[in-house]
Amino acid sequence: MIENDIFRALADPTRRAIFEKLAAGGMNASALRKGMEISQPAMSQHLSVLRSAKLVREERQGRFVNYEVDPEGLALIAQWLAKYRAYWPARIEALKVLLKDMDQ
Amino acid sequence: MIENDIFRALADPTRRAIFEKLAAGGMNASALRKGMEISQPAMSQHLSVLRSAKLVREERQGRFVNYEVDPEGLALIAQWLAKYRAYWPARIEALKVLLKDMDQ
DNA sequence: GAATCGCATAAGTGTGTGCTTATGTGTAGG
DNA sequence: CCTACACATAAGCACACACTTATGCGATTC
Repeated sequence: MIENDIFRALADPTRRAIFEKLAAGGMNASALRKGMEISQPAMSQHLSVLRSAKLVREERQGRFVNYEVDPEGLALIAQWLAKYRAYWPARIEALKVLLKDMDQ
Repeated sequence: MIENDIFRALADPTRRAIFEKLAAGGMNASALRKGMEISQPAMSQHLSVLRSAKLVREERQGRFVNYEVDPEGLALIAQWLAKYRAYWPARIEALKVLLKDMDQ
């Protein structure tokens, strides 16, 4: 179940940090490691987990592999979240900002 | 960090099932167990995790404890998701539905 | 007030997870 | 070619996690 992969992938703070970094712009695995105190195999493993969760996708470029955010994973989270919209009115004020951002 | 608690809480399929059940209407821990093949301590532990993630809140009623969805956790997920809205246009069609639901 | 009920907590156990070191695979360059 | 490079994979290990059984605790009921 992909839903499980997504939440499990995001459960790790290091992986969320990697994802956040990629959200600022695609880059390869080595560039991702800079300023992150993480070994090369660990980064590779994290990227593998993010990839199978559809949160990230790869694009081979010579001997580099460029990674970027995959919108599919984000959309799946949004869908999951939408199931519970019945409880959002209680927080509707805080979400008005989000609504406007999304509507642009 | 609460963000970590939330994603870690949702990483477990049993906990997501409990949350989904509560989303259909608040109930106590015993009622939640029905049709779920889960021991009483396990349920109690899962509810404890969901509680500290602000996904669920409790309300004592005599010797029962009524649980219900806490909108705060959902709102925090929405906020996290909003950070990556830049990648949503690629999936905007699928999200139009969500937008309309939220706008009601 | 003793027994029962609803739930929480403690302690122990098997499995999963994230890391490490070591090695493999494919590409680029001299 | 042969070396260096970017990355993936394998194997092993320490720790976290979800479960179990046992017990505690407050509220109800008789």
